[in-house]
This record gives sequence, C-alpha cells and structure tokens, in this order.
Amino acid sequence: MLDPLLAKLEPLTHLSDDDRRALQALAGRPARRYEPDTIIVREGEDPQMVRLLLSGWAHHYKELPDGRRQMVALSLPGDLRGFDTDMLSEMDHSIGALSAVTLIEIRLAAFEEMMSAHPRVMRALHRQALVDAAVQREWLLNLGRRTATERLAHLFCELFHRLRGIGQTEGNACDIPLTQADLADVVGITPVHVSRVLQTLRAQQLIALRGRRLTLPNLQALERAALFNPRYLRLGRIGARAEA
Amino acid sequence: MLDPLLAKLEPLTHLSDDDRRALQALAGRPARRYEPDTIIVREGEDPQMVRLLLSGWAHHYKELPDGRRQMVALSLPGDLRGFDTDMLSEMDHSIGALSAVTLIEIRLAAFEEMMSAHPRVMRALHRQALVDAAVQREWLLNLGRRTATERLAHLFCELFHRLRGIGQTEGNACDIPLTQADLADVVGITPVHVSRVLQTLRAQQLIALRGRRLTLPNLQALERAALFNPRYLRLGRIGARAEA
DNA sequence: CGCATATTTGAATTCTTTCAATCAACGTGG
DNA sequence: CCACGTTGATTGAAAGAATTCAAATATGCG
Repeated sequence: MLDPLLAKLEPLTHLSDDDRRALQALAGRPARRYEPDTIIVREGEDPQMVRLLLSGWAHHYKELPDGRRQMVALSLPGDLRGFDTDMLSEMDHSIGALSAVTLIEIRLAAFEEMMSAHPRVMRALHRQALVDAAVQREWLLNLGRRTATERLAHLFCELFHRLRGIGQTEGNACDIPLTQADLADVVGITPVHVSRVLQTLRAQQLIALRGRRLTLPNLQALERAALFNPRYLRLGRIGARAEA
Repeated sequence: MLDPLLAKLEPLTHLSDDDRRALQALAGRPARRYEPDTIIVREGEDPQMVRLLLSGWAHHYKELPDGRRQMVALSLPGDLRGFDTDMLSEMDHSIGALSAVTLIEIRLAAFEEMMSAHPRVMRALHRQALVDAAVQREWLLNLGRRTATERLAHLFCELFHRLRGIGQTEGNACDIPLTQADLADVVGITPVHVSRVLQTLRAQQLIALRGRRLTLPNLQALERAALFNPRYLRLGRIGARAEA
C-alpha cells in the first residue's frame, strides 16, 4: 500500500530493512478516506498532522476573496505533507481531494519521534521535501514566464515523470484525475483557454487526452515544446556526488 | 550587524541571551562581499553553504533556454538561505546580488552542529523557513491569478511589510533596489508594462516611486487594491496558540 | 434514456506584449 | 562645469494572447 512512497524514497537513499519496516508501521495505521471534491484541510485551520497520501490525488490551493483560485501544489500517492510544518502555524492554503483519497494522519510529535529513530528515513523524507520546494520554484517559472501552451505541456511532463516515479504509468500513458477546470487552476489560465490549448497540443500530436487518460505519444517532443528539463524532480538514481 | 535577523526571529520565538550569543558568533564570522549585478551561486552548482544575508538584496531566479527569466524569491537582510538544503543537491536556480551584498557563508555541517546546540534558535529558523515557503505559495497565487496591477501592488505590500519587520522602513517609505526590469522579472510581466502599471498606481495615489525610494501614502488602500493579506508573512507577535 | 457535468465553439473585448523611438537621470572624463 | 555615453524609464501604435459571455455539444453516470 505504500509502494509509491518506497518507490519515491529508494532512489534518494538506501533504506535498510529496518527502515522499511518503520515505514510499513506507518502505513499500517488506520487510513482515512475522503471522497472526491471534498476538503481535507481548510485555510486558517491548524493542521497539527502529518499526512501521508496512500492513494488518490489531492490539490493544495489558495483563493482570492473574489473566488479566483490557484493551485500551489499537487499531492500524488506517496507524497508526505506537513512534516516540515510546525505546531503553531495555521494553514495558509487549503487541501482538497481531487479523486477518492486515502491517507494516514500522524500527530507531528509522534512522527518526529519515529523519524529520530530512523535517521535514514528522515534524510530521505527531508530530501523529498527539497524536491517539493524545487517543484514550487519550477511552477513559479511556469506561471511567470511560460505561455499557456508551454505551461500545460510542462505540467503534463511533470506529472508523467512523477507518476512514473511511483509506478503509476503504463507505457506512455497515465491517468490524470483533473478536469479542464482543474488544469486551469494549476496553470493559471481560464478553463475555456485550457480547452483551446489542449486542442492545439492534440493537433501537434503531442498529447492524447480523453476522459481522464493522458497519453504522450512523443514525450521528447512534448518536453521540447514545454522547455521541460526533468532535473528538478531528481528522479534519477541517487545524486552522483553522493556516491563519491 | 545581524539586527535584521534578530528582528525577524524575535517575534517567532523567545531567545535566551545564550541563543543570542550564538547568533552573534555567527555574525562575527568574516563576511563576504558581492558587488551589484554579480552572481552569488549559479544554477547547477553545488551550494554546500548556508548563507546569511547581512546587508543588501539578493534575487533567486530561474531562466529558460531562450532567456526568459523569473525570480522565485527575494532575499533581504536577515534572510538565511540554504540551511534546509542537503549535501548532494545541485542548485535548481541561481542567486545574484541586486545591490551591494554582504553575507556570511557557513558549511552546512558546521551550521547544523551549531544549531543542535541551540534548539530554540533552530526552531526559530525552521519557522522562518516555513514563512519562506508560504511566501512562495503567495507568489504562485500572485503570478497565476492576479492582474499585473494587483501583482505589483501586492509585491510592494509584501516588501514593505518585510522591510518593516527588520526595521528598514522610515514611516511609510522604504528603499527598494529594483529597476523596473527587476520588478518585471518578479511579477512575470514586461518591463514596458511595469512602467505603465506603475503610472496607474501613481495616478491612484497608491504609491510614489522615484529613484529607488518607494513611498506608500495609503498602505490600507494599496493592500485593498492588491488583495493583500499579511497573514502569510507571520510578522505579528508569536502565534496566538503558542501562548495558550 | 436522461440529467448533470464537462467540453467545445464563436465573437467581441481586454490585457499584455512587441517594436521602435524618445526622454530622463546619472556618473565620467575632458 | 559641461558634453557625452550609458542605463533606466516612458510613450505610441500595432499585433498577439487570453478572457469573457453565451450557446451548443459531448460525455458519463444512475
């Protein structure tokens, strides 16, 4: 059930069997379910919890008083959120379930105790948090300087790579539980414009998207169109210098 | 010399004299100088260092192969960067000096040692890192969903609050070493458009900006125009619940 | 099959960029 | 002390990108 998490962490650090068992113990806790389009944590609330996403997708978003909404992160299975949070923070954004979600909630204190017994796991998680931060910076570049077409292309590249990293792709295809309105909220454009852009991407044979299934017949070409460079995701084998 | 850092941390945690002394020791190290428009760390390099900005402004930016550039963060005096980095990461963005910069570089290992001897300081810094992350999310909202005018207004609000938090404002004015081209790279628009937007802001009496001096005759009104809510900066007194 | 949700389309408008030129400010050297 | 050169800021006109509003299609689910 926590395969995705293991799949993500393995390339970042070598884990011992004991480390693995610690993660198992984590995943063994009772999971919580959220239905699609349901709120998990609301802005202003006190999170108090570390959340490990077991299945489904969650979106982290901020809203303006007039209803404009912007996603600031997407959580995929295996993503761990809030472990770098601290007690007295109130959420500055909301988290919602995009699809049916199951996740495990752990009190921050308990989590930290657990981690201090497993420094290797802690390091791996920490490193993963750095990747999350890098993703945010890439999104800033995406929103600030890429065209609408590039933004969507870039998003698809990122999601495909991330999904592949947790074994959730089949060949050059994957499932993406996002409506066009959701996509619009990720890349900062209008749903109508998303529709138009998708059509040009389809016309260029860069994507096939119907229902919630995304196929990338030519990933290389898509990456070129998106000015996408996967380095920031650090999905490769453990950092070169780490082995030296 | 590290007044700004103390000013930032004090509201986040109570520091003992001993903690303060540890920070002094930090600031006592030989500082490094960078001239304006000079590169501090380049994308792809191995940072290896924690950097504490003593004076001047630095910008963190990413670039696309065709030259488009987007700032992903601004470092002000008192900002500490890279302490949540880890050894084997290579920078996914560059850092440059906007004005004359002095900063202290500390090897990550030495820094961590230092911090583990001063948990209170560590907590405060950690909390500051959370604020930095919150700022990034707010920037995502800014780029994704605010208009050009709102973006610039919002940026001015944020900078003013941050500067006030480190004692670098005089009344309703402050110094901002950013050209219009720099502003453009922060808010993801064109320099030409920055010029136009600034004029409308001036016409509305929301800002006065000449040379590098910014005056906000009516902060409230500016905040309204920017849909700005300072909560994410956590500049208030220590979190309410913390005292309970 | 039929409703509710999601996507597509068109036309007009608004916002932002582009390109090119002008203007202003500032520091330097003569 | 002023001319000059450089950088930064402004302006205008035209093109381009994205939004808005409204209506028409699709699609999926019960």
